[in-house]
Amino acid sequence: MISVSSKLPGMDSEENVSQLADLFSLMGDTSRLRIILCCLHEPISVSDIAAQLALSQSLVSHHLRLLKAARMVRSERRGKQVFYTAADHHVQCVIEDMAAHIAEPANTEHA
Amino acid sequence: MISVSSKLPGMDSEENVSQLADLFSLMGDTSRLRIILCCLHEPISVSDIAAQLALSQSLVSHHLRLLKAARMVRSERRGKQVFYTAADHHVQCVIEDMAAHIAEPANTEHA
DNA sequence: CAAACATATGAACAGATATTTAATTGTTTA
DNA sequence: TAAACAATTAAATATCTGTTCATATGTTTG
Repeated sequence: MISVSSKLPGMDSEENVSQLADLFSLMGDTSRLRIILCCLHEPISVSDIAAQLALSQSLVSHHLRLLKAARMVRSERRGKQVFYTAADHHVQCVIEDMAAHIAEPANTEHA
Repeated sequence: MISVSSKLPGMDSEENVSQLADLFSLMGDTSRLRIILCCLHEPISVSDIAAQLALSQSLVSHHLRLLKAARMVRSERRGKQVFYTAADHHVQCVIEDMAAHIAEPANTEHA
């Protein structure tokens, strides 16, 4: 577990913050976030993602490469096709937490 | 609670995904993420953030405006200074979840 | 082996955005 | 009220990045 507290020096080094930011940045694009959502529940092929999201195969592949490099998705080849899955449950947790933030009423004192 | 499952139609509408992506995008910038980290534990003034992170006051203010618009931080004026705090605990949760993802060993099957 | 299918990669373009500089607004105090 | 301090805002620039188009790699099947 990587501590997030800026009170623990050594943790939250330049490098850790950069890593975190890179991951958030990946999820910060609508297409990529949709792709991640597609991969949450079960393995899905590149072409199916593309069809489902109405994005070009090329674009989906580009995005998947980034997501895979960040270990947010895993790939598994089955014949001609390659299936992708969300890498671990943390990915889903992050999304759910952020959704909870959106759902949070506007004027809450330190909810 | 906003469902994240793409199996629940209506939820995960275009709009919800966009909202999520916008928030992640905000956290996807190193400067902004550092600023958020500064605001996690206790209220801190703009100038203190700027000093602590070695960023210009102007830049910090720009970022804070975006973060505030997204309700990720709150502002409170005390005399000449304006203090900012992270808006709710979800912000911290999201960061911790993502940090956990980084800490996750590379080759885990559906951890 | 060639053709067809599925995915990946590279280069180029267009639009977005983080940062800087300069000027402005707001608050206190002398 | 003027001067000093703190924060915000606006405009401009330079960088980054999402997307497209074209091409290449890999896999199956005739």
